[in-house]
Amino acid sequence: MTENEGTAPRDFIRAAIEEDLKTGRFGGRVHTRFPPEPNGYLHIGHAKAICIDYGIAEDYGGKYNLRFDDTNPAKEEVEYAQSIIDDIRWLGFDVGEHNIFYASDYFEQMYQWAEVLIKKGLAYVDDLSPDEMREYRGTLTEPGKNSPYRDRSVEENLDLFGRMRAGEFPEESRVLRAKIDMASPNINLRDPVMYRILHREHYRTGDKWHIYPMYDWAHGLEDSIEGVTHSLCDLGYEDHRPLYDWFLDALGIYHPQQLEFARLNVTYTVLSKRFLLRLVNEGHVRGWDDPRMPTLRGLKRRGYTPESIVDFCDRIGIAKANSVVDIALLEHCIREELNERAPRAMAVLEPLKVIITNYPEDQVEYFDIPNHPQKPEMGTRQVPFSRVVYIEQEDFMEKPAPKYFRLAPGREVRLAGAYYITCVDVVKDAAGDIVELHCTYDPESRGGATPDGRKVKGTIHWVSAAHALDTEVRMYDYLFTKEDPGDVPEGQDFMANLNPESLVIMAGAKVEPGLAGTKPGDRYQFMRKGYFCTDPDTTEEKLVFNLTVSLRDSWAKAQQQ
RNA sequence: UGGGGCGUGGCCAAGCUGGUAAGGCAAUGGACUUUGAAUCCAUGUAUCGCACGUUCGAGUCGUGCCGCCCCAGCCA
Repeated sequence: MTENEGTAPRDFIRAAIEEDLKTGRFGGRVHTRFPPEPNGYLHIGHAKAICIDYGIAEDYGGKYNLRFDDTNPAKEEVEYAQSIIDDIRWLGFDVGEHNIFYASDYFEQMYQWAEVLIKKGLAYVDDLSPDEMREYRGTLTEPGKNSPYRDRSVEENLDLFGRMRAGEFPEESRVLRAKIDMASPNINLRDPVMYRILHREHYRTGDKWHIYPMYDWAHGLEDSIEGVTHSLCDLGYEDHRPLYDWFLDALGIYHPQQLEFARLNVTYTVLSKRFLLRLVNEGHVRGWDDPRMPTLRGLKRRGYTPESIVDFCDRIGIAKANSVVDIALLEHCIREELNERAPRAMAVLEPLKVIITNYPEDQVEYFDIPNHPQKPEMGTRQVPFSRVVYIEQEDFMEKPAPKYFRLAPGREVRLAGAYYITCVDVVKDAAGDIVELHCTYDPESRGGATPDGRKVKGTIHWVSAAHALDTEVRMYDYLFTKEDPGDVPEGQDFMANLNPESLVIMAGAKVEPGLAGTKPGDRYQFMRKGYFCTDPDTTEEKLVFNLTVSLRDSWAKAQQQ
C-alpha cells in the first residue's frame, strides 16, 4: 500500500526510497531495522528513530526488524533487551519472534567472512598495543602510519586469527584489522579494528567466543544478512558510511543503503545515556521510570500515551540539520489527545474549606455532571454536594487582582455543576492566615444556572468535604531550569541546571469520590488544572496521581506579564 | 590548518527538474464558553547564513567566504 502515490515525499529519506522503488534497485522491497544495543532503556530520541525506521517500512508496505546489536558482552544484559521489546510494543509496533534478531546469532557467519577478507589480503592481525595503535593512527590533520604487522602472510593471519578465536591470547594483545588506508583523511578508514579479544561471558552466547566484532565491521553484515534495504541511522555515522560500503563491497555480498538523519534533541531535557544514568544513580530521580525522565517508561508513567508520542515523532519531521525541538510540541500532542479521551473529574489540589452557611446541615445532593463537555456519549456521573466543600486556594483572593473573576469577599461564582455561591465572610487564624470561607448559596441556581438568567463570570471546581477522597498529587515540572541544560558556567555540567522544584507533592489534595477504584494508568482531566494519571503507587488507602501536563492557563500567563 | 555534514520567520520544517517562500508548534487579538480549558475566526515578522556571479528571473545553479555540528574507543 504505497499511499504516497501522487504526493510529494514527506522527507528526504522517503524521497530516496521512492527513487529506489522507481528504479527497482532493491526489487521493489523496503526493509528497515531498529538496531539498539541492549545496554539501556529507550527514550524519546529512540522513539523518533523507531518511528522513522518502522513508520517508513509501514508506509511502503515493507518489513521492519528489531535487531539487538549485541556485539559487546561487557555492557549488555537480557533485562535491557526485554525492556526494549516491551517499550517498542507499547509504542504500538509489531515486534515478536518473526522479526526480532540478534547480531550474536551471526557471529559464526561474520567470522567466516573475516577469513574471506584475510584470504583476500584485506585484513590482518595486528599486535600493536592500544596505545601504540593510537600513535600509529595519526591525527585529524596528519596521516597515520602502517603497523609493522600489516604485511603478515595470509597463512600467519589465518593462524593467529584462529587462535584469537580459540582464546589463546590475552585481551588487548591483538586485534584483527581491515587493511584499507592509514593515510585516509577519513580516520574511520585508517585500518579499522574488526575484532577485539574479550574473555567475557556474553549474555546469549555464553563463553563460546573470545573475540567480538566491532560495530563498523558487524553492522553492514547484519543488515546484509537480514536483507535490509535502507539502513537508517543518525548523523554520527555519516563518515562511517564509506566503511560500511567498503566491507560489503570487499565481500561482494548484498549491499543495503545507509542513510543518516539528525537525532532528536528537546528543550529542557537531556537524552544522552550517560547523563540519564547519572540522574538515576545520583538519585535526582526515582528511577528509569520516574515521570520526569524522557525515557519511554518515564513518559508512560507520566501519563503520555504511545499515540501522542508517535504523533510527536510524525510532526517533528526528518532532516539532516541538528535541531532542538520545543518541548511545547510534545505537550501539545498529549494535550490534544487527552482532551479527546480523558474523562473530566474534579480535584482540589490545595484545599480551602468553604462552609455554605445557608445550606441544610445534613443534606446531601447528587449532581449529574458530564464526563466530557463536548462529548455527551462519554456519559455523566453523580457527584455529591453538601454544606462543606473544598475549593482551590488560588480560586479565592481576599483582595482580588484586576480582571480576577474567581471568588472574593462579596463576590458570586459558580461551583461547577452545582450552585452559585457568594462569599460573605473570611475566617482567619491567629496568624492571620485564611482558614475557611463562609458563603451563601442561591437555591435557585441549582445545576449551575439561574432562572433570572444572571451571569457569573467565574466557574470554579470543588469537592464535597464529607465525601472527598484524600489523595497525593505529584506535580511535575521540567528537570532542568534552562532550555539548554548544557548551558552552564565553565567547569560545571548540566547538574548545575537541575530544577529543584521538578517534583512538588500535593499531599493534602482532595478528589471527588467517583475516583475510588481508579487503576494505575487511568487518565483524567482534573478540571481547570490539567491531565493526570493514576500512579502505580496507588493503594487501597491512598490514591496517587501524576500530573501529565497542565491545561493551558492564560490567566497565569497574563499574571506573569 | 584533514575529512564529513548542516545553515529557510521564536522552535521544528516543506520547497521536484530556477519563476518570485507550505504546514505544525509557540506568540498575539477577538468570538464563544457551567473548565480563564477546548473550539472557532484573525494576525504578524523570513536580508531563504553572507558576498559576488550566471539568468529576463535564484531559497533553488556556480564561485568565494562566514558560522555551527560530528570524527583521532580494541563503544555503538
